[in-house]
Amino acid sequence: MSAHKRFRQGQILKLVAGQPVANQDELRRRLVHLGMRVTQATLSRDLRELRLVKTSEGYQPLRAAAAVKPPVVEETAPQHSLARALKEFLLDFRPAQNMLVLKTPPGGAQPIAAAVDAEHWKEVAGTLAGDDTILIIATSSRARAAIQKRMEDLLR
Amino acid sequence: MSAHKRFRQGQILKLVAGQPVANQDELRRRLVHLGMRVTQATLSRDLRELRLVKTSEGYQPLRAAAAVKPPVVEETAPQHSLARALKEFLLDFRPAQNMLVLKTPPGGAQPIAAAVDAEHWKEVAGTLAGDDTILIIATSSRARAAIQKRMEDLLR
DNA sequence: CCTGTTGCTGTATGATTATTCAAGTGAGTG
DNA sequence: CACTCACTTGAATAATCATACAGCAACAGG
Repeated sequence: MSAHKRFRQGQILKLVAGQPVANQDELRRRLVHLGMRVTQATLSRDLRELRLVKTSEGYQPLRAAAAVKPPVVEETAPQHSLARALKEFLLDFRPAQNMLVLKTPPGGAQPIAAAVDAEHWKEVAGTLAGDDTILIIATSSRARAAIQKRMEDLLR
Repeated sequence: MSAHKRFRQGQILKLVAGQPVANQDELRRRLVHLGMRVTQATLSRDLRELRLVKTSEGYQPLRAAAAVKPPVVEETAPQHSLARALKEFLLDFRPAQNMLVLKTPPGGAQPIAAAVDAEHWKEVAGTLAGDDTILIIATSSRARAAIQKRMEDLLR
């Protein structure tokens, strides 16, 4: 699956989750506004791959967003779940003002993000994880530094 | 609703619950075998009334939630889409410099992000949404405060 | 018995979606 | 490089679905 196609399908999910989209041509026009120019034929294929079905209230996922939702990570960790996740997956670490960008091997982002969330650190405003990158948003640069230090300690 | 029509719709439900039915014409042919002769146009109407949607595996009922949806008779003033999305999904709210991190239940992030995008607020540089977290990036901390205020107002 | 109203349906046709075919692209291989 | 293979896409077209309109039946009120 090309990055281009993956991105387009992500935009489609976002669009149909918001205002109802009446048909594929309307969807096509909305994508044009986002700078993506594809034909109705491609959208027909995308919608089938995304398992979106047409209803009188727009396109909807057939069975509870199963195809949309990222895999849920089991929370079996007894104690230092984050420490283990970091040791297992963390490749790189980049501070950026009040943010921290973490790199992992493919598939490693969700486990680390889940572990960070589970810590409920007050300095963490939130996390966003894709496949191999995690963005941790701290409440301030100072808070980011504190988080960073704590994670470095966990890696020892 | 005539008894005739009610009976036919009952047969339709039974048919589609069994073997998958590819399209309305196939459904029409199966009804002929049961002694009911109607046209494709009537089936189009029946399927909509029964809230069956077409999938690659035949016609299926849409999940219960959608079936309970209020009848579209009333055409009331559409409440602000963002306001609706926020009231329905928003769990938490965290400012972080020029960013705003929103938390939702699983699956709630995309609808809110879409609604925020639709506002086209000039203070919003962009949004990023995962499954239960949205990151709104504002053009400045001041802009973030303005956005935050506006969203808080919408929640009233 | 009229007359108006409502619900259901078929016909014809317009609107929407799916598919066929060919071309382009990029990864992997010898 | 030359080749193959898998994947993606657009154009054209086929297939499918939705709807405007009109007819008909049932029914209610006068």
